[in-house]
Amino acid sequence: MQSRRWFGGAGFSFADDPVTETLSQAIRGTGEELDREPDTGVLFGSLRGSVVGLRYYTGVVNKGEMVSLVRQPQNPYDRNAVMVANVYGSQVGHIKRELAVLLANIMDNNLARVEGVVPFGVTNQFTMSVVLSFWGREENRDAVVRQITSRSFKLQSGPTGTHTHTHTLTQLKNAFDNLFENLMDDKIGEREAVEAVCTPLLPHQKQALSWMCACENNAALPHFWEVKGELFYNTLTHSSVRERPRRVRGGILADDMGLGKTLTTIALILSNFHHGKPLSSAWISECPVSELCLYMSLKNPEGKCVCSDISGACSSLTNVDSALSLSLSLALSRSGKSGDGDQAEVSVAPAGHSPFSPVEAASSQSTDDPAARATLIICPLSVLSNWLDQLDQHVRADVKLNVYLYYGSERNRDTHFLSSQHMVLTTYNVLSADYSGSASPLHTVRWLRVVLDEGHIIRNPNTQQSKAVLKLNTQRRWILTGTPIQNNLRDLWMLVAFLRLKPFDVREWWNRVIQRPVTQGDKTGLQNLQALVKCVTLRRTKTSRVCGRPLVSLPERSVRIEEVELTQKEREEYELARTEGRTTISRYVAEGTVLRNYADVLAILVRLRQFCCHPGLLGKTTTHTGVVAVTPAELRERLIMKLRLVLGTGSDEECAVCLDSVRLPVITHCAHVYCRPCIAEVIRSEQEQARCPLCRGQIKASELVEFPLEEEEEEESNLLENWRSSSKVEALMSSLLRLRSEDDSIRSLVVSQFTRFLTILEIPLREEGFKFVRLDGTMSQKRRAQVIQEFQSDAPGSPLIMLLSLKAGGVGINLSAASRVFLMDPAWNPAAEDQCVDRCHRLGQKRDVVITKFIVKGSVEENMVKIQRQKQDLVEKAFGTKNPSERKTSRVDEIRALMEL
DNA sequence: ACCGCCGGGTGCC
DNA sequence: ACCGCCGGGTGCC
Repeated sequence: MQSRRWFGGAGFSFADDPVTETLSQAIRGTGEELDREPDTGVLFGSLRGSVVGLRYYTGVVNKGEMVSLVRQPQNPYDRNAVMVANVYGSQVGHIKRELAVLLANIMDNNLARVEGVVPFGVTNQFTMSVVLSFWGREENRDAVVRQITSRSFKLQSGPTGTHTHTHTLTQLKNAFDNLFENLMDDKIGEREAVEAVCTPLLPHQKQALSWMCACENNAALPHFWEVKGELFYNTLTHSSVRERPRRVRGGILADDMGLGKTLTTIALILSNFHHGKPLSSAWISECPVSELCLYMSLKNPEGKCVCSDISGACSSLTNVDSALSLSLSLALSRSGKSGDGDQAEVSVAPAGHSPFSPVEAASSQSTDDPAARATLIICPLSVLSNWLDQLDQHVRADVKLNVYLYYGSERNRDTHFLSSQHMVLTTYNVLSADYSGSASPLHTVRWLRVVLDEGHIIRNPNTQQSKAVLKLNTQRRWILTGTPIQNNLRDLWMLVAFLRLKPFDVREWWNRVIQRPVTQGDKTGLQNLQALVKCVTLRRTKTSRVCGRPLVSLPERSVRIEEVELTQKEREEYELARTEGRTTISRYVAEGTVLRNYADVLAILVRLRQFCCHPGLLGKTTTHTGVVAVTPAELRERLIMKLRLVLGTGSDEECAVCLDSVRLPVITHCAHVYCRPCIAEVIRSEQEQARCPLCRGQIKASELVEFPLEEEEEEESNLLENWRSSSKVEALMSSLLRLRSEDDSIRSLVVSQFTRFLTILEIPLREEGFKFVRLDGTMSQKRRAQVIQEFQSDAPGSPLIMLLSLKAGGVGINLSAASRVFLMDPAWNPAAEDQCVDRCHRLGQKRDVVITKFIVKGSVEENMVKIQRQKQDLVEKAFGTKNPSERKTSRVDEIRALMEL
């Protein structure tokens, strides 16, 4: 599976290689000052200095130990003070005064990052040597050298570390791509779920459960640590600590979607439910089912529906059927009964299957708060209802489990109440909203376990969500993701930080020990990374095999491309637009301003792609592209209009700050689109100097232009009255009609990136009497759940067709009722297409899945496909190593290839 | 004796 | 610190 983020995976990435991530990232890559913590850079050289004040340090310093240098501008004795800290940040000593002046200067002016390695360890009680190396951007080299020599220090050139074998970029890329593959250790056993789980686990789920329990209870030393005498020694940083380093209690469950991560996690929570004690039969309540699970189960102690206002969960829960069968006492009470389980007998897990004893192992971790018992599940809103459904489905009806949905304005913020639950479910948004306020309840509770569902959501450490997640207080930590990060090493850090994989949860150690070595092709760096990932991750794909047998058997899936010929009239219109676009773009190419005018370029490309689908997609705003704007204000206005056009089609844009789909989009005066909260944060933190993350143009809060999300609608009648078909519409309709005549039980997904195209398609579908539903990004959570349920239902008269916008709803939606997929327009990002297809090609699919891609012959669509193919062959473009100017060139080349210039 | 020299006290920043 | 530095004690050899 791929997990890259694209600049509008639905439409606007010009690249499709694992290297150049997105257009926005590529452009961002040209201005490295954007990286607040640049993790790359060149080595300027190193010099020997001395560390004083060692007498105040009680620890040991080893030969070769890595230390970090911390500026202390507030130091009362010297405002230039530079502290030397060990791997955990504890003070080892200080840089001697004269040298500190120099370092302070370099560090405060951001001329270089300074790293320390202790060459001999401690030789006496008072001082020791340290080798300082200076890393930074090439253009700062002179300034750094000048600083150093002017203070009569001497910079030794060249790398100080030993040379290790380096990989070629291809080897590196392959190794990195495989980071998350084959992580299944055959040695892990199987573990049965406790009886409270009423769904029998599949073998691979039992393995996952066994592995997860082992991860939570294993008291062995974490990787890279060894016992050395009285101390614990880290083999990577060469540091020793007195206190036993704790193993991560948790990990990353990165199974492909559809393999049952939710079920396995539920089984984990119930099995090893508290303090190492599984949920036993004592937990199966004496309360009659009827008392537990009627409507009241949806209410909080004040008697209000806990999920009344927005929740998509509500749609499934307020449904009487599911409420009746819901066996969970959601937020029932805070009365003492809930404590019973603490005294419950250890039971259920069949002896012999599990290689460890949960109780003993867990209790050996002495610093845990024994009172912690609640598991906090954080997920995107779109899958909240899935958790509730799954609990409903998989937990035995007579088990009394306190599950609280922490969502909505009426949510109960009482921390004692929350702590007393068995499970609390919430969303990333609620978490970060709480976090930004004062005294966040979720951050006050001492959790037993925190589970991040769709954990790749927090791959960017700069977002509020990520910061909020890192601050949670919990003993055990899990990340569930079906799309582990593949292409960007930096994304991995966030996962490592959440898991508190010491010392890599601190950026500097991650950068020095893992990220920089790996990106520079260092073999040991890569080995270390592989080991690191391997010891915390379990990943199986749909094609994984256990003992030669497939994990799960899925029906076949085949793709066929159907070429569409334009009619004479369509061809003429298309060619006109194409010629116009070429003129404009070739001018930009000649001027070398393609990237500066990219809003314009995007608009031209999207227009051509719309022509390929249906002329009705173009909207009325588009007039001409050839006219040269006179004033800068006019130019800006025009660019803004174009972006409105682009966004208005329903295409998905990526915010360059959070790397997610834009929410609450705003447009800067330089015509770049961001989430309002994201860009507001940039402006707040950079104040007057705030610059556009994409083009480095000045930005001001007052100049942000709102983007109106919905405007159209009225024109559906307009479309109907002046109805005109298109070649692509006809191609689809004839396929659908043929299919219906052959087998009217087959259901289809009709997928487009352009929501308006979906609207257009409704007309002929209605005309031909097809029953269909529609799912797109503008729909409320509640409505989505309804639509999915309707489509999945096998009741007579349920819809045969679902109109689906490419990225609607994100991952995790189950559309297994469909076995045909029609991809109406090519996406820049094949991963987005794959994900879309995966919604029906998943567990539960009974038929072979046939995917049809419509491509207009002799059009930009063909070129898109061609470029994608070419890129897949260009393996040597390994991640992150390409320099920005090369990237820019290839980007421009792609645009030229698309326009045949 | 407004110096040099000796030796004890002292010590990160 | 088996140093350097400071400041008090001391004073031909």
